[in-house]
Amino acid sequence: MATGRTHRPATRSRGIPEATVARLPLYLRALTALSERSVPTVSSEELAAAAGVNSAKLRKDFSYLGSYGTRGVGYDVEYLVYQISRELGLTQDWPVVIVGIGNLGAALANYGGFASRGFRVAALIDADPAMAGKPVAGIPVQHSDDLEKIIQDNGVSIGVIATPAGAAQAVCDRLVAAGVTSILNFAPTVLTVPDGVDVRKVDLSIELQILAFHEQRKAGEEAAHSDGTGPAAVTREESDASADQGPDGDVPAVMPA
Amino acid sequence: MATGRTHRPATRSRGIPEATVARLPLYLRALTALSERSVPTVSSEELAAAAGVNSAKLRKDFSYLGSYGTRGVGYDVEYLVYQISRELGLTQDWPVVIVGIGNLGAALANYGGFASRGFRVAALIDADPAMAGKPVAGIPVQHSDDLEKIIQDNGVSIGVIATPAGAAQAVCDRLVAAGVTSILNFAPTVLTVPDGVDVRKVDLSIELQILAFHEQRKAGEEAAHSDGTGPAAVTREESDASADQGPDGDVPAVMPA
DNA sequence: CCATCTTTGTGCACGCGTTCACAAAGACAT
DNA sequence: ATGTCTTTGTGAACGCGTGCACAAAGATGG
Repeated sequence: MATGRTHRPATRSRGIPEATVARLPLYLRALTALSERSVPTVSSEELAAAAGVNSAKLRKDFSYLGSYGTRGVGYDVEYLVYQISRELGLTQDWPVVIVGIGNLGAALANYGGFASRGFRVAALIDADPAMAGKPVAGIPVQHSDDLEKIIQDNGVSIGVIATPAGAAQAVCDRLVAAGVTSILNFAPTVLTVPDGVDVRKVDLSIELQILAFHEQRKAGEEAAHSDGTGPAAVTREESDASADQGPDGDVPAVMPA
Repeated sequence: MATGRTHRPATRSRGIPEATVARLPLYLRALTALSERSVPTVSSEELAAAAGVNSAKLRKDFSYLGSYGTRGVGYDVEYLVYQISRELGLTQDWPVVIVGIGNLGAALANYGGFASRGFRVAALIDADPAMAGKPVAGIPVQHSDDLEKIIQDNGVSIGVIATPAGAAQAVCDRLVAAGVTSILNFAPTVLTVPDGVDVRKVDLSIELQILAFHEQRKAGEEAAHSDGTGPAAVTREESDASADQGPDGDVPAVMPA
């Protein structure tokens, strides 16, 4: 998973465990697919398979929301879609601003999955004056000088940061000061925020490194009981591994340099 | 966190807990920054603050790697950078292919943070014949017909999927059959893979939904002991929340529709 | 060489998350 | 109405992850 929550000591918000909340969107997606195929009901076993989780876990997750199933039958798909949507707050309209309209910011702005989930791109903001007014995904980019006004005028409470790492904390501070209380951070930096503000981060670089770890382990085990030539084992010189790597990416894990 | 591992029942690979592995890249980033500032040593307290974690947790994490610190002094920055890099397998060269060169795929291809971590974009692959030969980030896009040959010729073991959801499983199957054993999935689908293959997923839509949940909770609590007007509480009609949402995004959470 | 001070490395306890296994609940047939 | 069969909802056990608190280790100064 390319995510990792920052802060928040796993507070059980209103009785629903954090781990369960993180899986609800997964269930919702599977249920939406079933709904489109006009499937009326689904068992915990089937739905769990579709979502890629253990069926007991799924049942326990749902039990935190209430008793929405029928024993001997399963769950009503439409009803469950509604209940989960409501629980996640997707029956509300959530205006979102994206700050930093580089390659990634543009990709995010173009994402069509926002609207269908109650998320609406209220504004695109960039620090580059040359970008101002230029439409991206049909929305004109606004200059960051107007950040506070944009947040307040649109009642934005969720901000997406897709700026270079160097600018992220400053942008974050301004977003928070202007009233944003939830932040999705794509910049490769640890953001510091006051209590009451949620930060989630997405970092491709970290995900790849985790994969590399397991990949190395697999190659090592394989080499242990066969020959030693790994798949692409062009081992780099080991003694200067730390010396030759450039500055830590100053841009989000997904932006061009 | 925009990430979530799929599969893998938290196997303690070679004694290093999964949770620790997930934090190593974080430490590495903080250490690299210190290294650039020519800081020779750092205490667990300082480094923990920079990485945004508890210092006891950091020390315990490092203890799984070995005793690399000096009591009364701290950790040697350069040495630790090297040890973590080696542990994560970043002293190797990891050729990576990106499949699906849409808006997101292009953003990934342009990401400069690859090379500095031992990752090298070996090829860009897309199913659209019109894309073939067109250079993206200086690398010519190749047609997916040649996928297997590209994987094998380059000894690729890590694949990135940035295709629409509908194509993801098929692409995944072909990647795995061709020898890929680690996959980073940006498509909003649950991928099924054989044992021995690692999948990590990045899903913006899920991250936003998790933020929305907490945001709603915060607004609710606030309303409970003040007035009822939330920040942007334009509540949508509740009865048809499930009916009016379009088909589940058939494209990665970050691609244009 | 000894005392003091700093910082690591870790034993221990606690809590969350996962999974098993089963009793309770309801559908359905007769 | 009664019995059977399916599937939910959950009690309980277990294991992992976290954080406290402290002993061990080493640096530093006299």
